[in-house]
Amino acid sequence: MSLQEIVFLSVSPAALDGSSVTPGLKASDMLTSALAKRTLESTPTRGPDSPFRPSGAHCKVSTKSQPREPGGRPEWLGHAPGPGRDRQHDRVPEGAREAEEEEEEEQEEEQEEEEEDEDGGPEGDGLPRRRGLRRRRVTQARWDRVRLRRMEANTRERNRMHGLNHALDALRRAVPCPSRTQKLSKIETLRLARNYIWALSEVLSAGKRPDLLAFVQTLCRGLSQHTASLVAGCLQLSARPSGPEPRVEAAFPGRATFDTVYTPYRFRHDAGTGPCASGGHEGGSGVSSAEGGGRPFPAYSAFCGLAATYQPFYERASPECSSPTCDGGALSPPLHYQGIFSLKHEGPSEPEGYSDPDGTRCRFGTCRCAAASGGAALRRCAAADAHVPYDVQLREQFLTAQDQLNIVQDQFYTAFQQ
DNA sequence: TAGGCCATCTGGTCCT
DNA sequence: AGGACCAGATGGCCTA
Repeated sequence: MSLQEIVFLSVSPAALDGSSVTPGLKASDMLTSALAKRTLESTPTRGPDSPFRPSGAHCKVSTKSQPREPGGRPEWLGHAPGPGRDRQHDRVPEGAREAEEEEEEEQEEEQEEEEEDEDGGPEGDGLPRRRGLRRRRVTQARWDRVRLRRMEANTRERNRMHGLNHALDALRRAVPCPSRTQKLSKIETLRLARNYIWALSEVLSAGKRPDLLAFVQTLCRGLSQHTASLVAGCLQLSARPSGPEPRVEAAFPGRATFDTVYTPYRFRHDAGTGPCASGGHEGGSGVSSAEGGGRPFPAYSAFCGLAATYQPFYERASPECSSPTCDGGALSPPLHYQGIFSLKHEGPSEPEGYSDPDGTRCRFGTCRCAAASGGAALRRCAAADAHVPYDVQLREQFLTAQDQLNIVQDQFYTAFQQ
């Protein structure tokens, strides 16, 4: 097929006026559909040479239910399409073509029925034709429609999965491990998100100052060792001295250790003004926030602000994430704080590209919670709406932060080595 | 090279 | 009837 034909088939009049263009349908999908219509009859529909197999690395042919003939049409679809059939009616309006196909199909069926009657049976073996349920002939037109529906369903399914993956990407950016170099797997993302919700909920419900080690441990419950190490690395705690994750100094060269722990991701948009922006870390604000990469981490920062006003806590049990009970959702984190706050995401359902009018990102409502709680630090948290970066505020609250960090790191080493 | 992860295809089921 | 959703199957890619 020439390029001109492809373009012609892709940009049909219906597509131009938008009447039959599926929102979100990529050009490649339209092209695939067009190719399907165009090549239904003259080429194999299965196997490695099939034009229905979309280009790319991930092209699979299922043999789940029915055995497939390599390079040919499946047996269950009936006889193979005849070669050389005129396909000019592809350009006929859809309704007219459908009617034409129906008529053609009926005629074919009638003809086949007559032939069978003359032969004495479908197989032409001279025996009387069987009564009762008779397998309906799969005609060319019907097979075409089946194929077309199948391809459309494939496209929808593909788009659906893409949407699911986009949502998962948004979730990845919301959890405290927004690494690009080592993307969390789907299952690990879900687990980490669950742990994260739990940990934040614990902070809010306990009303006490959280212990960073406990917080990280909660985050890492049920995660693979690799992911736990990654999370710890993102929080600037080296899970293992020999682990692959960069240590604090490597991740944020030149930045104070305390800052990197308590404010893992910058919460302002003055890209390039701080050491974080030049560190090459995924959390740096050198990347456009609208693009989604390099998101700051407001929830955690706000959590730190909230935490600063309270005493150590975490006597309560954390989710045993490795247990089926937890995986099954039997445990549920506390969702409300003083009847005001809910961890449920507020505002637009899709956090993608969302930002407050002043550009400050606040996706989880933690700021609102902080404002409602009345504490000084919480009010300062709410002051993020006034362009005050969290890390600047929080720094005042941890006078011996470096010492504390050293203790926490030691605890973390010990915990992971056990 | 085995195993994990992923994208895709596919048929079945349910819902509108 | 058609779309959404689901789960199984499959093969490619990547890493330990």
